[in-house]
Amino acid sequence: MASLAKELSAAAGAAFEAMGLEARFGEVRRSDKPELADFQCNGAMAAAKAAGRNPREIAGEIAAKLKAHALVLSAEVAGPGFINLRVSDAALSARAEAVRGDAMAGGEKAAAPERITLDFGGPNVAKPMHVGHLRSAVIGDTLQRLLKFLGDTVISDVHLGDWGLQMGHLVTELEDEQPGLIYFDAGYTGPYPAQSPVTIEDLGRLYPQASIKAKADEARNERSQKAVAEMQAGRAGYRALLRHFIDVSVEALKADYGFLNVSFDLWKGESDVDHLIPGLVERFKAAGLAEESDGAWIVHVAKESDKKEMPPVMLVNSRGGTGYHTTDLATIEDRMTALSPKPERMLYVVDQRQALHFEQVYRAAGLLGLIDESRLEHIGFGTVNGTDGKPFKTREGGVLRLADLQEMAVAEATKKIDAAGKLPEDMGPGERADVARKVAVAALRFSDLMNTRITNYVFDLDRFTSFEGKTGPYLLYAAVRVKSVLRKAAEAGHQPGAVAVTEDAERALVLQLDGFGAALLGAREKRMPHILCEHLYSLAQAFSAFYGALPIASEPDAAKRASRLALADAVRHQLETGLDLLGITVPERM
RNA sequence: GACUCCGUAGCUCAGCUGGAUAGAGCGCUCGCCUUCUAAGCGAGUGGUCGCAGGUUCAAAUCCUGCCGGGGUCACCA
Repeated sequence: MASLAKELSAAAGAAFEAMGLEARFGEVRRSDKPELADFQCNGAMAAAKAAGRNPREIAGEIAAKLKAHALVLSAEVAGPGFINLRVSDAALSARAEAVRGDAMAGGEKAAAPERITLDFGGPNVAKPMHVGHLRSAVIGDTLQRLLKFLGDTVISDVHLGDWGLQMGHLVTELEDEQPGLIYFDAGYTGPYPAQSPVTIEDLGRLYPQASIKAKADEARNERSQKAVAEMQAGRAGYRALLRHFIDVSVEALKADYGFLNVSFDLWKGESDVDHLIPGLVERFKAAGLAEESDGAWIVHVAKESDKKEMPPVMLVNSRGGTGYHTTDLATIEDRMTALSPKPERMLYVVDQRQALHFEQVYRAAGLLGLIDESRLEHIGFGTVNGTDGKPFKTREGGVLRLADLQEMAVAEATKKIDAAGKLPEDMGPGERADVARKVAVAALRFSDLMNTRITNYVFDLDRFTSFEGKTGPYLLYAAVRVKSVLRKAAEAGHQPGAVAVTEDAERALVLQLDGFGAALLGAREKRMPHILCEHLYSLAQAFSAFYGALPIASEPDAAKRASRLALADAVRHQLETGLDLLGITVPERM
């Protein structure tokens, strides 16, 4: 059974078509005047304009046809041509049961699913993740879950930053510390030890050390550049070290991502496509797309229609090296040739500040025919700011590490849980710690996701971890309370049964449940998770109102009790399904 | 300078493919636990939708200009 809104839209659309008007005018949505209607259709006014007719007249004819529909209780014309619809209690009851029994909790698959690669994360090897990586991780992972849920075939890739000057810095700095390592013997041909010569702590120390030296000393910087060139040329010892650096880093990265419930299908990096670069460059040259300029090879990607300046793609720099334009292009080629099934769309969840970079890369990819330019999408997002409106910094002015942020969030959640003192007495320390962790993750993920992706937001841990207001913890509380009611009822031998909606609070709750599918599809279409967040928050609110207004498990009438338990179970199902898409897990008790 | 994003309640933000008295959370003021988790619910308070024009029966929403803020603009990714 499709959503009520969809059924009504189809009916209204058919009515418009029968009048020789476009079906799209029949779009029916939740009424923004609950005291007047359950649903509304505004299409008559737009249709009247297009057809040169009287809007109220058209609305009247549509309303008359809709009155005959099985779901419809009443259809009235109001104002200049609004059609206000009420649906029957029976229709709402059936809808609630359908949601409860539906594997997608009332959602529906996308009409045209696609094969998509999702590029997000983008952490650098050897550099600890910081607060700036939070958004890409959380937004990317949520899109991954959402798209898969809606039927798309998604392959996610963390796209490690594991190629470039930083690797040169690491190699040379390590050589200075431990010159005797076998990796630095150019004459040695292997095999190399399986055990890494460095730990993640070593990497975290070596990189900044080298970076500082290189900035002050040009010769030191040159050494790193040279090491990179040799690595790119295939020097075995350096490649073996690179492998160790990546493996050691990935282990640490997985811990950070794991805390946030973020996962990837692929852990590939820039270094994995290095071998494709020479051929790619040659093809650009052969196609006449690349030209030499100031000793570099560039690709012009400007179009006549451009209103802005469009700098060229830097294919090969004047020192003969390649940068991230080229590795990104090589990555596109790799995905188009190595992945099965072959992707038909590629999404990049990366900071909005990279918008120009991606536009350049997409154009170049289109020019060479790697993939149609329109199939490449940059999903940009704003920065995480401090209360001063500037990118978030620690009190000391440094960049906040993601691991520290997580620790802070857990500490804050623990503090609030302890202060409230609401956890069950019999809950042991292990379960308490688990609850605190889930609250912290819910707080971090929800507060990030509920903001419109594109804008910056102010990071306020105290607010995010609050159980009051539009927060992750509030949603967890609501979900846990539903579960608690259902569990208690089951213990008393009361089971959910047939739904028979009668009360206003019940009607409002089912109408909210009905909007899940539209919220999911809207979030997918716009790549905007906050649309789903809004829906789930409203659902939690509607349930809380329902819970406050009517007895559920404690309702004495058996039929009403069974009906309300079924409603509660439908809410639990949709809430848990939706929160799971946000990467938020609900504890059994809290 | 060009391009781009943003400017909505005291604060943090939704709404923006035009539609009814502009919504939410926080804050503040009231009220509600001898029935299911009050980490909750209900009621109230609070807005010249940056400014000025334009299009339209209808503009927070579309167009133009201006003001204010963030961001980006070829060899670091």
